[in-house]
Amino acid sequence: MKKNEDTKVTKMIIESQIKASVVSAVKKLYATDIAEESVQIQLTRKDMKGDYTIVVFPLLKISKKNPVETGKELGECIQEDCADVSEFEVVKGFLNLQLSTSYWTNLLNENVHNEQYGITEADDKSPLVMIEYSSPNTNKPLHLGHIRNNLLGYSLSRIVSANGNQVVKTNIVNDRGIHICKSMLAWKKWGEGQTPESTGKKGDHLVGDFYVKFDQEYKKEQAALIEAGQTKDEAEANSALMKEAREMLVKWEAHDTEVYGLWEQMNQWVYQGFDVTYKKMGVDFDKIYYESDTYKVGRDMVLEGLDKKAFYRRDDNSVWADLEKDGLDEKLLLRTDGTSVYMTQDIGTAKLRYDDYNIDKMVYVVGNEQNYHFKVLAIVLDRLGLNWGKDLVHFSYGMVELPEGKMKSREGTVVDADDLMQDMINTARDMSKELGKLEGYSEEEAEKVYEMIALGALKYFMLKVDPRKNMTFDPKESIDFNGNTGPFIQYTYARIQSIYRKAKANGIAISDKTDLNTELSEKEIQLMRMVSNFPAVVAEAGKVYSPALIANFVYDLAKEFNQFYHESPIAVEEDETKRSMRLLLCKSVGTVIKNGMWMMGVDVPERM
RNA sequence: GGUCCAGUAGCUCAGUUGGAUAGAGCAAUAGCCUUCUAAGCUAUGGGUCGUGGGUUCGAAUCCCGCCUGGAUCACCA
Repeated sequence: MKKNEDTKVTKMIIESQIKASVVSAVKKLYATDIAEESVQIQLTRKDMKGDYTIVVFPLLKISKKNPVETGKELGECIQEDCADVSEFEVVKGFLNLQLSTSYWTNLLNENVHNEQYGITEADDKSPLVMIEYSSPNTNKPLHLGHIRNNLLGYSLSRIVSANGNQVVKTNIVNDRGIHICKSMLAWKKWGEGQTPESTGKKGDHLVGDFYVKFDQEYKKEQAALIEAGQTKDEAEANSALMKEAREMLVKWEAHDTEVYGLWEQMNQWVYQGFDVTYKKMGVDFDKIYYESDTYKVGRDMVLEGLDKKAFYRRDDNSVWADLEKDGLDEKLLLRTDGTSVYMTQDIGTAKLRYDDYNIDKMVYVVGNEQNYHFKVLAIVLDRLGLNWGKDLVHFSYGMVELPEGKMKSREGTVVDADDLMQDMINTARDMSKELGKLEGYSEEEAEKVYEMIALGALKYFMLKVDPRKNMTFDPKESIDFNGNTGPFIQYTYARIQSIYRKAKANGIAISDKTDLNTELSEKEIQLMRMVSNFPAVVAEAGKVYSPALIANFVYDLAKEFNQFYHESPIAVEEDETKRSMRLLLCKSVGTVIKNGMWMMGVDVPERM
């Protein structure tokens, strides 16, 4: 952590040094004071020579000279002023400054041995951020949409923690309601006592099958009723199945022994199934809440709010929040019969969390179809006096769509999470065996790598896209392992490890530091620039909550590294000074890849 | 209808607070393995940045109108 801060400081120092230098140059040349913040400094484009670029256009009014001339004058001043600036070049209205090679080698020496480079660790006093994600219903297995949610939530928790926060990962399980009763009723009627053990099925899949069964039977019943002359509305109202399901819900709320027992048993099956899926996905939680525990707390909270006049009761006995002052509608919080709605349980969950933890920031990872819900929740929690309420973050992500549109369970187009992961592992295994990369590994070791690659591909695929946008997933086209993919990045990491193994095998000593005067190629400097920029990317990703920034950055770095790898000998370089520098540069790139991938919840292999 | 979000290469996506010639990957074509891993590298082709205005030294980016797609506005969750 110490070293990491040093690096950040070094980097910031050069930026602000340059800015300050621009300010004093302007004063010296044109006798005008400008604010340091107004200096437009940016990283120089990749295809241009230089490290930092000053945009001179805004200064033309002051210099009263043309862009090139102004740039030249400024460049000369800055070069004189800043020891680290070795050269400059003016292209159109852009002043490109180049830093000395010793600046870069020095920076490399500073961070190369820091395994935690880019990660700021939290302590007891760091802000506590609670991140809710996953939030499944217990009536069916997880699908592609849940995968995006889980991967985003998990990655986010790592990114937030890498920014020096304490993080509590949490999950709210929607384990009650009419949808659960449908599965239960179908199992009771047609299940013939089936269990995960008797069928060999994962519990969540078994329960999901009965949810589907209910729907099928319900449709049959509806068709029969309509056949018998009823209208659609009448048929729906007269559904015996739906009636039975509703009765079951009432019994459940009354803690009827039989219904409650069945509910507990079927939920157990589902949880056991979920555990397997979560484990395979590589996600976990620090604290799990259950809606069956929270919905009553929510009801009490609403009633309390009623006493405090935060809400009001209508003549029909229902309870509402009037949000017109906040530019929204009125929102129902308790039904006429006093039962809870979706919002109510979220209030209860919030209250329990508030009691359990000293939360500074609450982040909800929930799809963008609930944007309105969270707008309302923020206001309602605030009215109830929860201090983080109005500042809650709804991390609103887009849908995963199929090429033909949304996934529909009725049309059987839902992509199952377990199936998808297994398919990818199989593909990774086939491909790896074909390439013969893991010879010498035991079956067990190799299998670990197959999983790592498969999950790496899946995770990177989901995380590289801007989370706010909808994304398309084509189940017919399997996720790539080449190009802009997780395996490409993992491969780059494995390559670096391979170089080190080779160096070791050949008895090449790796020095601790790079000679400050080592000559550097453009590619090498570019890699150092990117490495030095990593902490800034992590900070930005934490600020705007975007794993995609990390993903794209790590990909660019890996791509750059592979180009370097192809054009330069590393462990086999004859010149000892260069060889050391390159080996250290490799190490440094490897660390950034590893830590960046860690922030996406992706592991990296030693070989692949 | 109100509100919100999105529209960039054939496809999937990048594009920092407005900056230089709008970038990757996939797909196509042509090359590179007796040299540190070819899950790699190089080269070629591919664009009225949905559309019309505006703001200015400069707009994919900011503002307004329109078109298209999606979400939401439940005593559903």
